[in-house]
Amino acid sequence: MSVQENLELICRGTEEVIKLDELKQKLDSGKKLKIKAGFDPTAPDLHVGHTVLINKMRQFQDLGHEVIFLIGDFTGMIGDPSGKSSTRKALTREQVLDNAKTYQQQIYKILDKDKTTIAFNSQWFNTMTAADMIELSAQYNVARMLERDDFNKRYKSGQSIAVHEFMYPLVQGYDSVALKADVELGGTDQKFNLLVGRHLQAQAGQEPQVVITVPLLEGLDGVQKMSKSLGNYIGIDEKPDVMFGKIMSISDELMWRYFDLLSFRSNRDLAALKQAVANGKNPRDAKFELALEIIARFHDQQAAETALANFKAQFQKGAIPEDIPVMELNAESGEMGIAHILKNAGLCPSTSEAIRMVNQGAVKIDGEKITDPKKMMAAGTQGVFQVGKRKFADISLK
RNA sequence: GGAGGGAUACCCAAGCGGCCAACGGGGGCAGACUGUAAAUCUGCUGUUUUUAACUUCGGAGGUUCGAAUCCUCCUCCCUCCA
Repeated sequence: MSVQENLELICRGTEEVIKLDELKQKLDSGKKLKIKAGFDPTAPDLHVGHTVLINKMRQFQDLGHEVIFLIGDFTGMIGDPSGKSSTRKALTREQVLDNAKTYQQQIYKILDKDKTTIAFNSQWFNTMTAADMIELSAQYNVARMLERDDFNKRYKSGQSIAVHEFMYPLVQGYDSVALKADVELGGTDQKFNLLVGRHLQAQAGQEPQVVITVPLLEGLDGVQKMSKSLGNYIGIDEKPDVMFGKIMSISDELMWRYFDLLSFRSNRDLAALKQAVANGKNPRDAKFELALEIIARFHDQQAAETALANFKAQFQKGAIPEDIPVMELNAESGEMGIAHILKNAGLCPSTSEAIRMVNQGAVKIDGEKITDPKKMMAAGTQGVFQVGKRKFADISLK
């Protein structure tokens, strides 16, 4: 690949590159670059939205550069000001190491272990004296600190800003000095901090790092950012079949976004795929390809193929999935109403809801639609109960 | 400190003594159509022992045969004056 192609790949899906010229120069130089990205030492529970950044790191790796996975164990003690309720509990050394281990398990599904350096910023901060710290804080001034968006808002509206919050960008920025980073990657919310890194490096006589920010990935709804609490996420530990279903449920528009940010396919490849769809290829099949790639990454190729086969069997032929919960319910009076069965099996949150589902024709037993919400099932009955398209349970009444 | 306005189900928002489990919109769920896409159409969207009952309209009391609706006190939010 030419430098130009490398550049286009790196820029794909990014929010901002500061500055593009510098990045080009660095790539041109042929030098092995140090790519830095910092992570909180809090317990990682990653979803694919988080992997956008890690994917970017991987792309650099593929181009032969050194990737530094920096765990902010020291920074974690300060607490990022972006969180409004800034009470973040201090982590013990053990917790940090534990979390670091979990991180590694997860990121090596994407990153090449041999080309990844793990670093902790306590390494250089623990040995810093108070005098060193004060000297560091002399490298920046309050006026510029107040340019940071959230500081600015809080300052103007008279909300409190604790002095130590000013230290966060400085500490993070100093990491770049300590590492002599050539490039730092981060989310858009990190832009200010990343820029402080540039400033501190320049002060230290280093060539300032290139700052690349990546956007927050939209969740399955295509509108709000992906997050566990909104329930619109794809967790990287989820089962292949679940992942497959979730990916298939996204809109076509969002699919291209996901391709840009989650796929390692080349720009040329993606352009060709887009062209094919424009020429009549079923977008569903393009989505299959996306799902296969993502699942293969977090599980393996075999699992991805199986998930595809299962998906086809279940949704295109209406088969019952294999991996469904099996349970026994106790019918004390010798029989149980359908609504209670559904509720007790956890297929519906309440009996009222279960009745509604039956009335709406959403309930099937062994593929047979149930229409009577008062239907009684005798003890000894066994069958696969289904609510809607995706909730199944194999239930036997005792 | 003074004067007003507000708090209604996941969110927005009607209702201002009985016809209110509470209009409408959003969201969500289900059905139809599809490609588990979008768009569209339809239905549902408090709970339960479901032709009925029970709990819900910021909180606590009160008036009334009957209150989300009226009265009293309390909490929180907003606007204006000082």
